[in-house]
Amino acid sequence: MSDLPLVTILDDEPEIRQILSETLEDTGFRTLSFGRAREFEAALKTITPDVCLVDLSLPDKDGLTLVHRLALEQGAIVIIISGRTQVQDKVTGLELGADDYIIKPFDPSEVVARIRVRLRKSVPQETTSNTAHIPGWTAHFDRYVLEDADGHEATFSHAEGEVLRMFLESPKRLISRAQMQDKLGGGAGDSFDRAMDVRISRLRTKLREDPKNPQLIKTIYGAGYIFLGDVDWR
Amino acid sequence: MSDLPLVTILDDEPEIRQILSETLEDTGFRTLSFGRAREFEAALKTITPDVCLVDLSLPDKDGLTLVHRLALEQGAIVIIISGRTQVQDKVTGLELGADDYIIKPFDPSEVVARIRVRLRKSVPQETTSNTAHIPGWTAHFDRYVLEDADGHEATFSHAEGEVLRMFLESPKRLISRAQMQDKLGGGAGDSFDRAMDVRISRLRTKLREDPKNPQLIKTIYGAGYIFLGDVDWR
DNA sequence: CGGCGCTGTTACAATTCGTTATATTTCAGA
DNA sequence: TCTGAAATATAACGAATTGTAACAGCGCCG
Repeated sequence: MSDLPLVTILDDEPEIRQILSETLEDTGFRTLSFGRAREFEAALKTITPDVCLVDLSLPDKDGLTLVHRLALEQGAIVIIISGRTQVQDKVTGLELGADDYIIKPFDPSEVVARIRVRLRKSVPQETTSNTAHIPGWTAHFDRYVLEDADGHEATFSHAEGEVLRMFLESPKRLISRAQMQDKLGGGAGDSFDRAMDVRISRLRTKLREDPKNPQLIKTIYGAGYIFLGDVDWR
Repeated sequence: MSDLPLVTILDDEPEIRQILSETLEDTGFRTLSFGRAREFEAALKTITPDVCLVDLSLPDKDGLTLVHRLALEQGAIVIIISGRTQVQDKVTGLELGADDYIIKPFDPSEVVARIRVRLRKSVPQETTSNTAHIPGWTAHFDRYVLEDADGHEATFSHAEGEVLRMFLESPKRLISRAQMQDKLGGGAGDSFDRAMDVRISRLRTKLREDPKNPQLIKTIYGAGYIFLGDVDWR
């Protein structure tokens, strides 16, 4: 498994996809190209791109909404590549969550440079620590201990820790079931789906979540889970 | 002491400094302008800007080295504003540590937008707003919660949230059924029309709309829906 | 061996959400 | 104004998804 950054390309023109993926792969990235928003969204259930290049003029979907969702739910780095040169287009694109806005025609090497800048800036939060603070709790992954606000401690198991860590490593982002199974090693069996539910259910119990109204781990029907609440790894 | 972000402007053309500082101060920033690199460097001993706008063609110093030092030593956010349009210039500028590269002539509002993006990203957790205030309610899209005027909370589902978000993103404008189907991903089936009705019906129930006289989501027979009521995304 | 904790599986309950069916509203034309 | 067809609202149903209690297999330690 390579650790090269993964860049997705979403553009309806094949030549654009071609030239981008070629340049990017020559300069040290993995790429995945899509011609339609729906294909891309389907793929998002199993992959987590580091950078998303998005053309705004898509045939099957409004690009701006997609950008907004990507930035918000996935927390991904989103770079708009568009033929629209109006300043207003740029401004709204950037305000909706895009990290950069490149107008066509573009030079591939500039795209590469701008991607590198974003990646360079986005790494400062490396998880070296083994302790995470979340609202109401402190999780000690080295000791498998959940600490109360009052200092009262409860332990969690290895399996529960895997799930919790996964949540705390990307808080406020949608995590699909596929991504979980991927990371938690389970085969894509029909029954393993249940195992994940159970893990999460047990975790929720330890976090004393109200089943009717969970505050930390929220379910998105048909999509996955999302961890709300700020995380501080220190 | 104000907590507005401080932006420094380094450019040898007075008109540029003028227009930038004016626009920025009108949109919520403090600014300091410099015409020469030496003045700027002297000032750096006493101030710590949040963002540095730097023109590359300076009379008394090589701009690129300055950029490099700023980015590296100060860890500041550096945006190059330059008349040089060559791709190579952009690439080296970005590689040397700049966060963005804007070519002259520029539109001030684009500069503002790009500054905002950088600031947004440099403060973790600070994304584009996810809560909207509407008459009688506050919608928290990150938590899937509708909050009463009395602070009483009710949750809404993902599907309901999609519809609500669509309304709140373009209030007081007609939204056709076709637009909805487009955004909500459903195929253009005859039966999917009904699904949308139902979503809206359920949403209206949660908003405690009077069926005979809805105050927020109004139906336009034969055309679509329209969200009345002011929306404040803050 | 026996107990204990961990974890996946099973079974069933609860929720979500599209679909179908039925009621209600709108509007054109008589 | 009246009538009927089209459009919309909503209640009811059901398939798919998710929650969780209970059980069973497993490894571990005394």
